[in-house]
Amino acid sequence: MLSVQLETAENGTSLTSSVQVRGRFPVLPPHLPNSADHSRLPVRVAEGVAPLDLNRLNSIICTPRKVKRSEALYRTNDQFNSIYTVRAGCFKTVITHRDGNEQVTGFQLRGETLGFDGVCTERHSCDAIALEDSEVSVIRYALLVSLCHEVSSMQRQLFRMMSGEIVRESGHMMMLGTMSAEQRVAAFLLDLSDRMTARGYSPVDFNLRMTRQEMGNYLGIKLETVSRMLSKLQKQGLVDTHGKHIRIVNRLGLSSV
Amino acid sequence: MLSVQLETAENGTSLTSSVQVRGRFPVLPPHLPNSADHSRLPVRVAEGVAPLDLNRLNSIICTPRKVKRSEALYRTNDQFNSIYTVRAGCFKTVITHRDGNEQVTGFQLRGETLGFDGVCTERHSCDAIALEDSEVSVIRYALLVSLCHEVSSMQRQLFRMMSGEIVRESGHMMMLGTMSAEQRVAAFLLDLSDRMTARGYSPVDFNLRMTRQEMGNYLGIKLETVSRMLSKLQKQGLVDTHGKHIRIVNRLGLSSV
DNA sequence: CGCCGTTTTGAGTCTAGTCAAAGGTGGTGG
DNA sequence: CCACCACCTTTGACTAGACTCAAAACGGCG
Repeated sequence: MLSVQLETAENGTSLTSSVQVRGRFPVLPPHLPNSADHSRLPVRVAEGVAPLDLNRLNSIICTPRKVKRSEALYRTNDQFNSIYTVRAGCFKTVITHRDGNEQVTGFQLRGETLGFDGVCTERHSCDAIALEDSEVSVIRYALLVSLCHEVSSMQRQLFRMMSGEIVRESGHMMMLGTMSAEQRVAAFLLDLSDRMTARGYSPVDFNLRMTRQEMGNYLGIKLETVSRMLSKLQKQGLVDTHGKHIRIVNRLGLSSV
Repeated sequence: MLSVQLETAENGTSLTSSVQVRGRFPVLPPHLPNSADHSRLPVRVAEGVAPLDLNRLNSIICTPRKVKRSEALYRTNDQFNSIYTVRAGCFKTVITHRDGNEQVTGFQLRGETLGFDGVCTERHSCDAIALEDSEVSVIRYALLVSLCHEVSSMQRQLFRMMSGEIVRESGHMMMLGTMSAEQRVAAFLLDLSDRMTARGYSPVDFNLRMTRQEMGNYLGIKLETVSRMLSKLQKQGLVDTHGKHIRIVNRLGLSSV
C-alpha cells in the first residue's frame, strides 16, 4: 500500500494516513516547520491507495518553483495548468474588478494550496502574489486528474479539498457580511493563529506577512481602521502588537469580542 | 457514445454536449422554463462519455424531493449524503454563527446546484432553505463519486463545478469587501438577470423570490438600505420595481453605477 | 545616518445603521 | 367577494461606525 498526501488548509481536508511513503516523498513534519529536507512536495491522501507507478507520481510533482516577493505565481486570465502548494513563504490571492477595485480573497501559508480557481474555465480568475520570497510545488493538473481517475482515494481527497475551499470562503463571506471592524480583526488573528498551529508554529506568537493595507482589504475595511482596532484590542489587553509581530494575550477574550 | 449533463450555474461550468441522452434523461430546454416533462434530473457532462449502464445512472438520480417554502433541504451539521439540483423553485443557503449572526451565502435558482459544502467534512456547513415551494433532484454523492471514477469526463465536470462555486464565491467576497450599498444592489440585480437569462427567462423582467431582508443579508447591508437603494436606482431611471417585481430599464447604466 | 514605505493617531465627514411609523400586499376565512 | 391580519416594504429623522485627509512616528535597509 502506498499513501500520498496533498497538504491543504487545516479544516478537515487533510486527513492523516497510517501508511505513508517517506524517503521518496518526504512529508514535512508539522512540528518542524524549518525542516531541512523538503526538496519535494509533501503529498498525502486520506486513505491508503492502490500501488502505482512511482514515476507517475514524480511526473506530477514537478520541480519546485521560486517566486520573489511581490511577484505573481499566476495572474488573472493566465492559462490554468497547475495547482500549487506553498513550500515556503506566503501568498495572497487578489481579484481585480474592471474598475480597478481590488479584493484580497485569501492568504495562503506554508502547506496550503493555490490555484483551484482555474479549474472551472481553464483560466485563473485571480492573481496570486508572493508576500515574501516564496517557493511552491507545482502540480500539473492534467496529470493529477488522470491520477485521480486511477486512484479513487485521491479523487475523493481532491473533492474534499475543493469543498474545503468553498466552506472557507463562506466563512469569509460571513465575516464580510456581518461583523464589525473590531470583530473582523479579532477573527482574522484567531484564524491565522489556528492555521499557524496546524503548521506547527506557535499559536500565540507570530509575524504577519501582509501589510495593514492588505489585511484591511481582505477584511473589507481600511488600513487605518485595522490599525485602530489593533490598538483597541491592545488596550483591552487581548493582544500585544509591535508592527508585524503579534502576540495573542487573551485568546478567549479575543474570540468573544 | 452517451452524454450526461449535470446542470450548474452559468459561468462556464455547464458546457454543451453534442451527444445527449434525451428520452430517458430529458434535458430541460433552457428556452422552455416551464416545460412539462421534467420528471428526471437533467444531467449533462461536458464531453461525450464512454457507454455505461443506464441503471447505474438511474440509481444516482433519485426520485425528486419536494421542499415546502421556508423548510430546509438540509441543515448545518446534517450528515452529507447527496448533492441537489433545483428542478423548480428557489433556495437560499445560510450560515449561522454561534452568536446567532446569520449570513446568506447564496441563492440557488432553477437548474443550479446545492450541497458541495458537505463534501469536505461529510457534514453540511450551512442551511439550505426553500424560498418558495420547491423541488430538487437528489444525487447520491457516493454513487456520483464512483461514477466519476469510471467516467473521466464526469470527474472533470464535477471538478469544474466545484471550482465554479469557488470562483463565484470570490466574486461575492469582492462585492462584500469593496462595493457601496448602491453598487451592491445594482450588481445583485445584474447577476440575477444573467442567471435568469441563462435559464431561459427574461433578462429584464423578473420576480424576486427573496425578501428585502434576505437580499440585504446576502449583500451585507440592512433591508432598509436595500429599499432605499432600489428607490434611488428607480429615480435614476435604471430600474422599475413594484415590490418583488423587477424590470431592468437601463442595463448599461446599472452596470456603471 | 537618512530615506522610504508603513503604521499610528487625530479631526472632521459621510455612509449606512437604528428606530419608528405609515403604507402595501397577499392569503385566509367569514 | 370582501375584510382582516400578518408580514413585508417604504420613508423619515437621527445616530454611530467607518472613511477621508493629514501629519507625525516608527522601522528596516542601503
